Amino acid sequence: MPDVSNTVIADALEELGDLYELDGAIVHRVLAYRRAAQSVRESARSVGGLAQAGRATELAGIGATLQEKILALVQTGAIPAAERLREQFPPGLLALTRLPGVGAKRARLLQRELGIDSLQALREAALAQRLRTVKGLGPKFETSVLAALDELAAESDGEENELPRRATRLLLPAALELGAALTEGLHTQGPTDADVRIAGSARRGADAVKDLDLVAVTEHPQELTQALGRLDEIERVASTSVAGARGRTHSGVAIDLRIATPAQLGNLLQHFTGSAAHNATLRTRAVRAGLHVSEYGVLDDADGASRMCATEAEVYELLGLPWIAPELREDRGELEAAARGELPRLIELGDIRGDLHCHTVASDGRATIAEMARAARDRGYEYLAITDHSASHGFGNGVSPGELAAQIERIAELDARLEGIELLAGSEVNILPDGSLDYADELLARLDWVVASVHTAFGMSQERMTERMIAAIEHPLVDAIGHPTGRLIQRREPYAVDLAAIFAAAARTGTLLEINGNPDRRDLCETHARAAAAAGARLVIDSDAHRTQTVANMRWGVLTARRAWLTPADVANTLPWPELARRRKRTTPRGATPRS
DNA sequence: GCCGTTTTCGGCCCGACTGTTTTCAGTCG
Repeated sequence: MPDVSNTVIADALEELGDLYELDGAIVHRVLAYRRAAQSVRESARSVGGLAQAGRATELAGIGATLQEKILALVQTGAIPAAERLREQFPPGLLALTRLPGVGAKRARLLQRELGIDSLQALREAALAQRLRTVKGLGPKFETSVLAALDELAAESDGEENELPRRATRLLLPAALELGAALTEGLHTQGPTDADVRIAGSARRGADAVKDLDLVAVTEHPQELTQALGRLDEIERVASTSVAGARGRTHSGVAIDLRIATPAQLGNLLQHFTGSAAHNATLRTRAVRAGLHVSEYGVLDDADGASRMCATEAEVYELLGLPWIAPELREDRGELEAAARGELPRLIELGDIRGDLHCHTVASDGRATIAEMARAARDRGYEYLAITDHSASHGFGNGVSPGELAAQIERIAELDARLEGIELLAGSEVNILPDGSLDYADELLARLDWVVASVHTAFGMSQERMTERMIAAIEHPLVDAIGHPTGRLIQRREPYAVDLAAIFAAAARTGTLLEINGNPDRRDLCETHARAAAAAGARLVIDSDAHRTQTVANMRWGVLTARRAWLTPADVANTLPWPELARRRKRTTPRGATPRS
């Protein structure tokens, strides 16, 4: 039976939802497909495997019908309904719906009335002024369609792709940096009473954001939207009203600024922090209690009064809930947990006592051991493990066995001289394709800390990759597995590996799994990290810093951990080094790995 | 198509903006 990855299943369900939408299905049915696709994409278990066992319905949003369709996809390579609909609605028609201002209904209308089923045909019809002959469409629609087509062509280097690639998102650090610049600009150039905050997925700490949502309260909304247009970063402001403005930066990032009165800051922040799914579930719960939540207030059916909230906590309190951290607001059970009073005490950056993965000039880093040590000490850490790449890293920047022995001496010398931080000798050792490590055990045994990572041969089969990684997990001297899936956000998919088996092996052996804080990685990702902890594995959050500045990347790893619902007890490097050292599996009797 | 402290059937959040309309449909977040 061929492996069908969760990504492939999720894409198929999303496509099927799109096709049903073109077919005129009610919106709830279409949304059901999109929710199911999301659920599959986020699952750490193999959904194909679950479907074969008849258990895909264990996932949220998957019922008997979708279990059957996923099974068909796994067993035959296709979903019959999708095959049928694809003949009716060619890919070019789906491409139309990716244009701003064109949804499923208009795409279908264009196909039915004018026979348009591609971007090319749409452009020709718009130029010939034929779109306006359709009832409900007019000259302005033609203009906006041509503008959208031009923009698309410019973005894809002049090629009019039938299926435009998804616009690239902004990685979180860049999004927050842009958000900080814009809020500061609005505070200096806008009305003096303005209070501007970052909302949306950037506030939730997502890996990457599609656009930047800002919320503001002021008694002078016009002055604020005018100030937005004057900011250096802003290329244009498309539409403005007292409720806000929309624009884009010179770098092409869409900016959504929403404005209300100071008494409504809580409602506004809550609404525009999202996620859409969190809000939808929140509001459905509220309706059952006779309450209607919007960005302007909470309307109570009982007295017809709308209550404004200056803080988010007041919004949640009106619904009988404690405040929920933005990182949790993804509709992954947080509302149910809040209602039961069982929200986790999320880990914070201040809980981290040390960093167990960084590089120096000995391999591909840019700073010396002493410089990295001072940077870690300045951040208030109690310990730092120096973990340069092992011998076979390649590019001539690996550390040979002889060099590692010398490095251990250097680290010991510096540790003896340096006050305020404990330096640990470590290595990020390669997991070779056969699952072995590229230092001898005698050398590894001299190290305080060993991170084992996959850096080569990403393309092997899931079965072999799983065996390879489990071999490393079972190695008695491996303390942690670095960036366990190898993904690079928006650039490289995770390699094929059976994560459930990895988590089980890590839990069984007491091997830690890393949340790598490099903002391009954040690996494990939030849903995988959560599943790992649920499977009984413990985690470690590392910066993987290659220079002194990126020691601060711990921040992104902590955000991922928070989005994974992790508490300090789930994360090993919240412990002081002596206690963590005692808990390394090499110093712990088999099967007695303690969980805090 | 999913789901259940109203329910195994009948619901399934809330509002803004745009362009086309004389009151609304479609799209978007």
